[in-house]
Amino acid sequence: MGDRVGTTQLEPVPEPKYWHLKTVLSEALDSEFSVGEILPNERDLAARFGVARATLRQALEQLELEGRLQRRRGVGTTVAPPRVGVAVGPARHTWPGTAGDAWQTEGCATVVPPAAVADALETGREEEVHVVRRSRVSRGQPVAAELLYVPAVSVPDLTAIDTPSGTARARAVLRELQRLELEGRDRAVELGSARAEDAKELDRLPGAPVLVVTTRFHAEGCTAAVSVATYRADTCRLTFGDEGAVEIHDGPERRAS
Amino acid sequence: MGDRVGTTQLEPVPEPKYWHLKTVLSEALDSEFSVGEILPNERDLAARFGVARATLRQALEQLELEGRLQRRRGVGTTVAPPRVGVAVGPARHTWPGTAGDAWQTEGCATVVPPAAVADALETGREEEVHVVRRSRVSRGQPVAAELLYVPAVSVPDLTAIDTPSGTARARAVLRELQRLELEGRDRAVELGSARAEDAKELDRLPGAPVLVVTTRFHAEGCTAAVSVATYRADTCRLTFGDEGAVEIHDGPERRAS
DNA sequence: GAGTGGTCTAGACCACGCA
DNA sequence: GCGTGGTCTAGACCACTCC
Repeated sequence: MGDRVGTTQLEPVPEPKYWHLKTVLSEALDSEFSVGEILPNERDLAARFGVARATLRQALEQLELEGRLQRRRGVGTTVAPPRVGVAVGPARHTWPGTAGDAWQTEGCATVVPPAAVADALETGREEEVHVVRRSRVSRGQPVAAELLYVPAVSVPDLTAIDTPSGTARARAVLRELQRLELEGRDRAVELGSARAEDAKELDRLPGAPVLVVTTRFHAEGCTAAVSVATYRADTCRLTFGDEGAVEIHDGPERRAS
Repeated sequence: MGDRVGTTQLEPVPEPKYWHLKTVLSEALDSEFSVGEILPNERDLAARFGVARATLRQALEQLELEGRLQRRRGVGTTVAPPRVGVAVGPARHTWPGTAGDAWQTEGCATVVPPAAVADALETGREEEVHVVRRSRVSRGQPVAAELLYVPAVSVPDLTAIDTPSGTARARAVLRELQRLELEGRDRAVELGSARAEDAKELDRLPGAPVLVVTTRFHAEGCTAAVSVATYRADTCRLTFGDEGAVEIHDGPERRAS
């Protein structure tokens, strides 16, 4: 206990030290550690491998990116559980907020959306739209934060009168949206880094790697709403089911004792 | 020209320097630079902002991760074009290698797959399977590398006799696979880092961030094949179309002059 | 207050692309 | 051979968590 990573002197190889280090650590994690265990601190680990702390950190960063480790300031570095499978695919042809989807409604505001969103919505770049904030929790951990942009024309019956801000208004927007007939949907997934806000909600530092899922909802021949959902890239595996397929919500593989 | 990023002294803020730096650079990229332009080198930039080179690099790394910059050793740092939209979604119910899909077949070998793949295929952990290598190019750039694992039971008529290795054999495997009736498919997307091999094919350094798309193909009641496709995360946006949706293969937004 | 990870510095040398 | 980004070092201090 505590010496299982050894004091391996890295032999001089042409391969970068941090890369070799990552491989060595990765194998040690597979064979010698179990989920949740805490590793020795960075200064000790660096000393054991005879490298500078910055070099060790480069290796740890990669392992964290791959979802193998979890680091928390003031606490330490622990072995991460396998990534959580998060279903984003199936539930074809339903609006957000439909009964029993995985999201929790948090609030609503009125903002001028980012240019990219405004273009997708075909609203003017200065035009304000409703934005519903929602969050998604899995295994007790927050895994995603969503901003759902809904232009006023998509929810015509939602008058300014007595729509209190906050979750009540958010629910009103979702309810009105669901009255439209959903004609189609398309999605894109890309890598991003967490904005300060999202980072806070996801319990990560700003700039943490995230998977950004952008969904456009089509109704009445145009884009009725756009959702931008930000998933923690370190802990999530996004799953897209298909009819006839057996959904796997969890990673059964990996990790010996 | 050459001085557009200014010599802005960063005022002392509680926010990390590299974060502020990233914001400043990001805005400069939006307003002052155009795609393909090369930035001043790292030593100069660091000096202008009055920070250490390592700090500047932290900001550049983030911007590269977000697909805003492209850096190449021995060459320099250039402004990246908007991410390429790569369709991975639609084409429902077709096997890989079907006429006119986006992939180019490169070769075939016989290997013991990684444990995770073996589990998905329900083959033994030591059992060898066919693996077809394919690559995908978009706008003249390699964007993805794929390994398609096919157990022998899925291609029973492919006898060992006269199956030359290389692309001929790869095509034979794909052809045999297409004779099965495809019952379903499911996908998962997660963040990974490029293995040395993939990195080479994608023209990146090992460890570069990639989006890993794992697809399981179901036929005859079991998993007939598993594809592991590795997309460059910096340059790609994965698109998942839906019937009734207008596919967008390219990012029309962003970037002024 | 002790211990952790996060930020930052000011250097050095290496690997690569190109002229 | 020169200029680029990539790796690495040995320090320092800060922000946070927990006792």
